[in-house]
Amino acid sequence: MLTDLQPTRTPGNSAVLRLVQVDPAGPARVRSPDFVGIRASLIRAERDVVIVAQTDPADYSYLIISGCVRTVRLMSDGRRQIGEFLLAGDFFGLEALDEHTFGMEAVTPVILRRYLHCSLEAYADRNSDFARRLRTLAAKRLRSEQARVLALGRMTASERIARFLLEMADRTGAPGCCIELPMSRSDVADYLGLTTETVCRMLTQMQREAVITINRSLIAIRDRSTLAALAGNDG
Amino acid sequence: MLTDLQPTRTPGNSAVLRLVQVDPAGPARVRSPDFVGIRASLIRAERDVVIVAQTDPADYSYLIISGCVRTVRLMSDGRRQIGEFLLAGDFFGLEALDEHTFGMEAVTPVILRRYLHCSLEAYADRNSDFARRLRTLAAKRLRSEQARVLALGRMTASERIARFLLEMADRTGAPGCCIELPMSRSDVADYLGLTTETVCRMLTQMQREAVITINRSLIAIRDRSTLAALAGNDG
DNA sequence: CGATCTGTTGATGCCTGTCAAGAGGGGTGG
DNA sequence: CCACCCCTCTTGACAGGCATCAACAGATCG
Repeated sequence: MLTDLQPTRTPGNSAVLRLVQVDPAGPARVRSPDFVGIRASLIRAERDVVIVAQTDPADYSYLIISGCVRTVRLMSDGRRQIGEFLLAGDFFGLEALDEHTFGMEAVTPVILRRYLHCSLEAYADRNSDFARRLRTLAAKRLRSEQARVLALGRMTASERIARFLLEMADRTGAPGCCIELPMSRSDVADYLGLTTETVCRMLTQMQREAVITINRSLIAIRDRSTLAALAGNDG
Repeated sequence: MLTDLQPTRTPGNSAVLRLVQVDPAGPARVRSPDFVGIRASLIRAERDVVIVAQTDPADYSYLIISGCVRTVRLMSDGRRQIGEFLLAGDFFGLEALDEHTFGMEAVTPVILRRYLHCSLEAYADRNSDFARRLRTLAAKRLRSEQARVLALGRMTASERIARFLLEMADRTGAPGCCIELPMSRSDVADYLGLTTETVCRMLTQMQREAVITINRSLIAIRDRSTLAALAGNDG
């Protein structure tokens, strides 16, 4: 079954979108080439679509095929924290026990592969290599979460921004040190525990100091060593 | 082999302590009753002893038998972030790939069991139930790290303190809502991304408002519902 | 009983949030 | 094709929460 998620704007200026299943009698399930032997559904979602709601039961895990996804936690008074940005090849759902604690939303149009949780578990039971891969994956996620705890707990705004730029440059592997940020400034802010305004200010300050060049969502790193120094090179 | 870690104060007022292996020809290895079939060494450490340094190779994982342990990340300029407080029954080392990113220090005198990493892996390969337990453990850790990212990124000082008190009350399972905090105020501060002074101020403020009663390391929760309200009950 | 360390409280300042307004781009409809 | 609208981004003024600096109290220990 191919599930196609369409944005459905709710009344008012709220950006909340709902899932819409399309083509319920569509093409048959595809085999995943990545997690061999595990059945998966292919899912497509437009920009800003909620793919997993914050308190959905955690029946599925997701592998991002293309595009960018954010994991989101919303507090009752509107404060928002973005857990991570997922790019092609990234995986979401390891932390799931009975239900998710973070939702998942499309930052750009995305294609992802959805795995039934229990089938991953069952496959890991039979295949210890795969089980090891899952453990390695979990270890990496834990380390990156720990790095974020350090950043959010003890780093200044400019340090967080610098680290974020270096992280994105590294992950997108862009040539010529030119990063295309798929997410908005407010996404970046909610990822780094800052406000949109502070993100803007730090970016323009770095531009004034000739460390980067900004052109809307395009950011060119002009002085990588200074940027690394700003990031504090403390892991 | 029983390894006994003794504090060894370095010159100056630095609190850095080094491991000292004692009794190298001590009693033979003991069998762990918790992780059946896996060999483990028993380790004892006094207060403030560094059990694992920040960049140690990650050959071992640890199970806390008794006492309290903190995981620590130190930046080059002295800023410190505590990753977590581990109590009896807690486990450390899942996030280890090649080397640790956080060190581990004794908050109180502790006894812990040390497992060779590769023997855990090998056991998980043979025993899928154990592999599942490891995955569940990793999932729980990931969720708690995510909760901390939310707290450090988007919560106020009083919210963090309130959450911390509730967390500790829950984990120590103390009767009568009286918590004995094993760690110092500055440990709490470095755990919550605050300063010692702010932790004190928030605690005394809660005492003025009759939410808690403070007596050095003893804290009694007098009004749990107000405390929960302060914590914002947003997961 | 002094030394030392942790905890507490006060005064002050700064970083970042809040509020506000304008700039710029892209889409849409006439 | 262009005017208009809407949304994101940016910049400025100001305020507030928490950090910093400083001093003192209380506990612990030799």
